[in-house]
Amino acid sequence: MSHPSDLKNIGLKATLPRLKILDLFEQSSKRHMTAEEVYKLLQDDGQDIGLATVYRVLTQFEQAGLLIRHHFDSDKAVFELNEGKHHDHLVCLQCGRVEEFYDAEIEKRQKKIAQERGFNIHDHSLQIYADCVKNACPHRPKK
Amino acid sequence: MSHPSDLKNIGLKATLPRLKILDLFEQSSKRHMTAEEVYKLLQDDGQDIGLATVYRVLTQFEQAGLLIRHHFDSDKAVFELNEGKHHDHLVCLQCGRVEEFYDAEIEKRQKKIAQERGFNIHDHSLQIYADCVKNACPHRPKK
DNA sequence: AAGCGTTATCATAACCGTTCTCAATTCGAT
DNA sequence: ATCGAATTGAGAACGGTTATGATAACGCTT
Repeated sequence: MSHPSDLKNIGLKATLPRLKILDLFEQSSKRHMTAEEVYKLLQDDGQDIGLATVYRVLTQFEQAGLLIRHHFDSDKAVFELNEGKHHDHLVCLQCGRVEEFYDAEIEKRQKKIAQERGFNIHDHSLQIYADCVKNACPHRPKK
Repeated sequence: MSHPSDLKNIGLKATLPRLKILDLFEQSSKRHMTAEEVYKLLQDDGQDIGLATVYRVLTQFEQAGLLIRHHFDSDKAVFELNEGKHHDHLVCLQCGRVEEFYDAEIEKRQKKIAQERGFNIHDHSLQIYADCVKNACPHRPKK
């Protein structure tokens, strides 16, 4: 259960909706969630929290650095808990499952590329889109 | 000037809107354009082509492999001519300028990562977001 | 614990990029 | 030139997200 001070520390009042949403990210088996999914999960849990509030809180958490917003391939944003360890994503095109990876060499070369061209790198976004054929992809071709 | 056969070869009738749009990508100094930008440029050129048509044609061209659609950071899609050479993008956060790059090592490591995890790689999307401080960025801090 | 200014919430309307609809037009094989 | 099929254009519809405005909760200060 997340603690009110988690929110106060980042300058947000510890309200029920915010605590519930933070909880959700800390407890849920789903690491990457859309606003809609968060909203539905809260409803299933009996929490009467409006969709607008979900969006607002997700944005606040993003600004506070608690969450990271990704776009992947679809038009919906997905959010994940920011645990401070940067990583990129491998997204299954069949089932939408997301695996995280980190490759120091790729990171290094990105820095080098930006530097060589006189760019001041802020950030990057790397997704690999693939089929998780050897894994437990529920949409794997049935043979 | 693009030739009607360019379109017929990919199974599309050689209509005026399609020819004009293809032209635009082949002639314009801007390599990456949103649907809106394409629409405006056509208007400036006196072409009375509806926004819906622009969207439709861009999608058709994408499906035919003539154009590539990117999403970068904003919510608007941008299109560029597909010249067959895969590359990734370096996007200036200040002025929106886009530079292209290709790094064989990065490509190689992505393949390796997907393979190691039993994924069948289809595709990837890599953008570096940065400020083009040393270049001619019109939004560069004024000192 | 009461009062009060601030901040958060809810429901709903607005927004914006994109896609759909459908009557009117254009294309191109005959 | 003709005719059927494909395409177009204007505007409505759509879907995710954000803004609005009225109400409620918070947390000081007394």
